[in-house]
Amino acid sequence: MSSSRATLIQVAERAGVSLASTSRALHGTGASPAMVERVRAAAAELGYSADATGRSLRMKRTFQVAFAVADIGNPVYVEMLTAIHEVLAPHGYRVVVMSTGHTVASTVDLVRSLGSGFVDGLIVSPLRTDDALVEAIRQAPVPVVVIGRSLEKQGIDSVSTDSAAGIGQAVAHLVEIGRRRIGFVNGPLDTTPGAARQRGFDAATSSPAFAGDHAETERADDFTVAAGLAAGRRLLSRDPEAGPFDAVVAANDLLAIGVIRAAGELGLSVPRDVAVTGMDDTEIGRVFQPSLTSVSLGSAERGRAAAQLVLDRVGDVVEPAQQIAIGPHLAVRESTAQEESAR
Amino acid sequence: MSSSRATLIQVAERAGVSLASTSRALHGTGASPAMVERVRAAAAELGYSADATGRSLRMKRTFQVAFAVADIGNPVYVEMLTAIHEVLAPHGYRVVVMSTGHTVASTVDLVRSLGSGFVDGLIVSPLRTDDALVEAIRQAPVPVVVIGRSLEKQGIDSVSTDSAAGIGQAVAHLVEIGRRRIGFVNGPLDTTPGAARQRGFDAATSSPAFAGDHAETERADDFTVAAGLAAGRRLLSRDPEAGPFDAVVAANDLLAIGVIRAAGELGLSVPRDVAVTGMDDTEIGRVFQPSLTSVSLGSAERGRAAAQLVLDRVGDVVEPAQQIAIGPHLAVRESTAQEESAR
DNA sequence: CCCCACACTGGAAACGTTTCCAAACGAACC
DNA sequence: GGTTCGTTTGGAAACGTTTCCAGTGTGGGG
Repeated sequence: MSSSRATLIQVAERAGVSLASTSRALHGTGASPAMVERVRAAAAELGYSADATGRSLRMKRTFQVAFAVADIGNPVYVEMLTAIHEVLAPHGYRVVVMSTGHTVASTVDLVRSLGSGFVDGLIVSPLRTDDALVEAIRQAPVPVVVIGRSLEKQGIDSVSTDSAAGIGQAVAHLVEIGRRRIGFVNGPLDTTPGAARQRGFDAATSSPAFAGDHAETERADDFTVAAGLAAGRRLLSRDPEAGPFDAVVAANDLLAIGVIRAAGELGLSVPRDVAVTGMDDTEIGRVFQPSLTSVSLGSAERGRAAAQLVLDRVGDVVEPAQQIAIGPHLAVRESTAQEESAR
Repeated sequence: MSSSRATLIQVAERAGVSLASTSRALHGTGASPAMVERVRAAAAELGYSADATGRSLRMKRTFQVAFAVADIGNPVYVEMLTAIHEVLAPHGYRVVVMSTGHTVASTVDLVRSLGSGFVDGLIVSPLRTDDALVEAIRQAPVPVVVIGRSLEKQGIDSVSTDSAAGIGQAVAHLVEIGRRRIGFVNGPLDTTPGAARQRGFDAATSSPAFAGDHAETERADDFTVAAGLAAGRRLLSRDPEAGPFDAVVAANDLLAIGVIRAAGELGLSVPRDVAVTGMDDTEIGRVFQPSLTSVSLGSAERGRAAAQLVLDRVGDVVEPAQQIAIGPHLAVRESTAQEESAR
C-alpha cells in the first residue's frame, strides 16, 4: 500500500531507450535480443508491471468478462461461475460478478450498462426474458451469451438445456421403478425454468406410456427449500381418489429437499413410501440423506460452453449466432432406490 | 453487438459546445442549467454512456474490487461474496472474482498482480499465510483486507473471527447436554483454520470444566464431505477404553455431514447415539436431515465488514490498520437435540 | 461610468499504453 | 563500391476521459 507504481516511461528512461522500444521489448515482438535484455533488466529493477487501464484504453480490450445472475448464492450459478472462471482465467480474462436483479427491467438496465465498456463480454442467465431484453442484448456493444433457453430465432448466442425433457426423464424413471401416482412440485410459472419444467411434466404425463397413471401439480412460491417444504406439505396432504402419491418430481434440488422434509413430517419414508427426484444435480443433493436422484442439467458444462463462446466472439469471429444445447441426464441415487434395496 | 459507441467528443460536437463543458454538464458540477439541458439532450440522442476505461485512466480509479479465495465453490466463500457484492454494488463498485490457488506462492503472485492496477482494492481469504505473503500484502499498491486470522502485529487490515473459541462453544454445548466422550474431526493442520480449530479443541478439552471426560482427534485430508465420511468411519470405529463416542465436533459443516453419514453406516443414530456439531452455519447444514447444530462464524457479516473496510480505505482515509473481530455463536439444531426431544 | 467579482466556458494537458510511420543502420547482392 | 532490402529503432499519435487554467461575459457596487 505504498510506492506509486513505476510507469513504462520510467523504464524507458532507466534503460536509456525510447518508449516504443520499451513497449516492444516487453511485449515481445520486433526487438533485438540486446534490447529485450536491457529493458527487462530495467523493468525488473523498477518492479514494473504494465498498467491494465492504460493498456485497456489503447487496445480497446478490458480482458474482463461479466457473469450476471439473479442470485449469486444459488448453487447452480455457483457451479457455472466456477466453470466460467476456470475457462477464462487461463486466457488472461478476469471475471466480474454482477446481479441482474429479479425483474426483467433491471436485467435490461444491466445489459445497457455494458455501454460503458468495462467488460469485453457478458454471460447472463436471466430468470425471465421478454422482447425488451432480447432487443437490448442484440444492441449490446459487446458479445452476450445467454444461458437458459435457446434464442435461435432471435439471433442471440445461447447455451441451453432441455429441462422439459429432463423432467420427462425423471417421470420415465419413476414409472420404470413402478411408481404410478406422481406429484409435481414446481416453482413460479412466470420464470423461464418454471414454465419449461411445467411443459415437460405435462407432456410426460400425457404420453401414452403414462396412460392410466395419475399426475398432479403443486406450485411453490419460489425455488427454495422453505417453499418446497410448504408445497410438499400441501401436495402430500391431498388425498387423490387414485390413492396416495408414491412419487414426487421436484423442479429443483432445493424444492426436492423441502419435499423430503415434508414427507418426513407426515411420517412417510423416502424412497419407500414416496420416491423423490430433484433437478440440477447439486452438491447439496448429492450429500443429502437420502442422497437425491436428480436430473443434471450440466451446470458446469453450460458454464464452460458459454465461456468458450464468449472467448470465440471476443476473438472477432463474426459468425451467425450459435446455439449450444447440453442434454439433461438423470443421476439415480437413494431417493428413488428400488424398494428391495432400500433399507 | 453493433454500432461503435458514442464518445464524449461526439456529444460535444452534437451539442455544439466544448469537450470540457460537456464533461462538466454530464458529471454535474459547475455548468449552467441551459448547458446541462443541451448536453443531456445530445447525449441522449447519441445513446452516450461514459467509457469506463477512459475514465479510469484519468481518475486513477477502476471502481473495481477483487475478492480472492482458494475455492469459489465453498459455501462459506459464496456467502462472503454475496455479502461483499451487496455492500459494494450500491457504491458503484464492481466485484472481480479471483482464485488464490491452493499454495501460498500462488497467493503471493496474485497479490503482486495487483501491481497492474486493475482494481482499487482486494479482499482475500488465504488458506495459508506466511511471511512472504504478509510482506507482499504490505507492499501492495492498493488496500488489501484479509479475512481470516487477525494480522494486527503485521499492520494489515483484517476481519477475523475466533474459530478456536467457536470450537470451545461447541464443546461446552455438548458437555452441557451431557456428552462426555467427544471426538474431533479436523481438517489439515497446516491451514490457518485447521490449526486454529485444533487449538480450540485442545484448549476446551483440557479445561477444568472438561475434567474427567474423554477427547480424541481424527484428521481428515480435506474440508469436504468425502473426507469427513472417511475420517468419521475411522473415528467412530475406534474403541476407546472410556466407552464409545457420544459426540463429535467437526471443524466444518461439510465434515460434519460426512461424519453423520458415517454414523449412519455404522448403525449409530444422530443425535441419540452420537451428537454432531459443525462449523460455518451453512445453508447445506441448515437443510440437512437432521439439521445441523453449527458454530456460525458470521461469513456474511465478515464479508460485509471487509467490504466496508475496503470502501473506507479507497476513500483515502489513511489510518492505522484496522482489526475487526466477529464473535462466533452457536446455532443449536436437531443434530444435538436433547435425548428426550429426539424422536 | 468604471471596475471588480463572479459564473461560466473553452483550450489544453494529463493519465499509461500500443502501434503506425519514417528514419537509421548493417548486410548482401550486383 | 553503390544500390537495395530487411531489421531495428525513435518520434508521435491515438485511445476517452477529467480537470487545471485562462479567458469571456455579465452583473452589481462604488
